[in-house]
Amino acid sequence: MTTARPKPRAGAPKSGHNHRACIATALAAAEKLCAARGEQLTALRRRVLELVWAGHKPVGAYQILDILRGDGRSAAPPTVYRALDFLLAQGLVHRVESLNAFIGCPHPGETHATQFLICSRCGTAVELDDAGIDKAIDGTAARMGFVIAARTVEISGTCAECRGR
Amino acid sequence: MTTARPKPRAGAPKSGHNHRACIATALAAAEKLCAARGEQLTALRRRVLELVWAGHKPVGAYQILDILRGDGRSAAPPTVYRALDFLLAQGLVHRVESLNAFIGCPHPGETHATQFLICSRCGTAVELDDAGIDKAIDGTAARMGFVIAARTVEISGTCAECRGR
DNA sequence: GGAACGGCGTTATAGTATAACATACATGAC
DNA sequence: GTCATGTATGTTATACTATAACGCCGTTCC
Ligand SMILES: [Zn+2]
Ligand SMILES: [Zn+2]
Ligand SMILES: [Zn+2]
Ligand SMILES: [Zn+2]
Repeated sequence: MTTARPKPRAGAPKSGHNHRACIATALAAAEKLCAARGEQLTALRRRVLELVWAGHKPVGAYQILDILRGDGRSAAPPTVYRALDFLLAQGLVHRVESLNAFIGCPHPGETHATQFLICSRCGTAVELDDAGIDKAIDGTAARMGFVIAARTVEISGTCAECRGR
Repeated sequence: MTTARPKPRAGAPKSGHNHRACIATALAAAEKLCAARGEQLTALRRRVLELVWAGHKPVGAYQILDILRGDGRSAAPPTVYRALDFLLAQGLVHRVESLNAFIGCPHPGETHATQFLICSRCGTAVELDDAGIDKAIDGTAARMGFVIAARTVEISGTCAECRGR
């Protein structure tokens, strides 16, 4: 029962937004995607995805682990890393290399470019889908005879909201 | 006594190149830069820089540590991390986030864009200085009202040489 | 039933990075 | 001269991140 609303493809989350809706949308999309692929979004995996979506800030594996333990559930590092590996493989979350942390993908199942703007003041990371940046990278890589397998584009700085203050 | 030769700003190192020259050039440039800035390129820092330049592959802090210990020198993790922190602050090395490793900068002291093409087959990382990529990122960040402080652009894939095989 | 598989529990360990305190030495003030 | 200061390094301990290896359990398929 998700409300129909346009997905922000590169919008910063409004500070006053209803984040429950973000979570609900993400979980519903994950259920749908896994069902379509014949993959099992188990209770554990679903819970980990929910925790990754706790906010719009990248979350560390051990933060997730602490919360799982708080749930009363038995959990150890492999518990959370295995769930994260699954979610990464399904494209439901991304890994933020420069923070050793994970964040939910706002448009899983769709082909998209992936860049992050990471605010070092408030911790928010916004996923961009900027084809122009990828294109610039493609061109240079091609000129070097380099075949791209994966891209990491993570820009840190100060977001508009924090700058306003 | 460095040989005068053009610095490759974005060229992959030739497989048969004289790497001793790369190291010598890098060390000479570091000496010069530190002298100009009144910073101390101590024997330890110089040695760590030399080790980072052992090849054109990013090097892990604990690899460096092992070699330092092999030197007969007393060394612990802070030994190498402090040296690396200094070299990073001086712009003599870069950190490769996606590998948790470090690589020498081929043109320290010059303002430059920094992107890496990382071959997952041979491990070589080439530093690019592509203003076009940075420009694409600048434009998008500006549109989002985001003020950039640092950029991480790391592309992994297969280099031309490995692809040829 | 039994083999094969996937998901998860559990224990141990590997790999990366920093905190905190001690020592050594150079420089400049007095 | 010696005292205070600052910087580099030594040393010990610990925190943080990630994976290896083994075992259990439930489902599916024969
Ligand atoms: Zn995404
Ligand atoms: Zn912010
Ligand atoms: Zn550089
Ligand atoms: Zn290669």
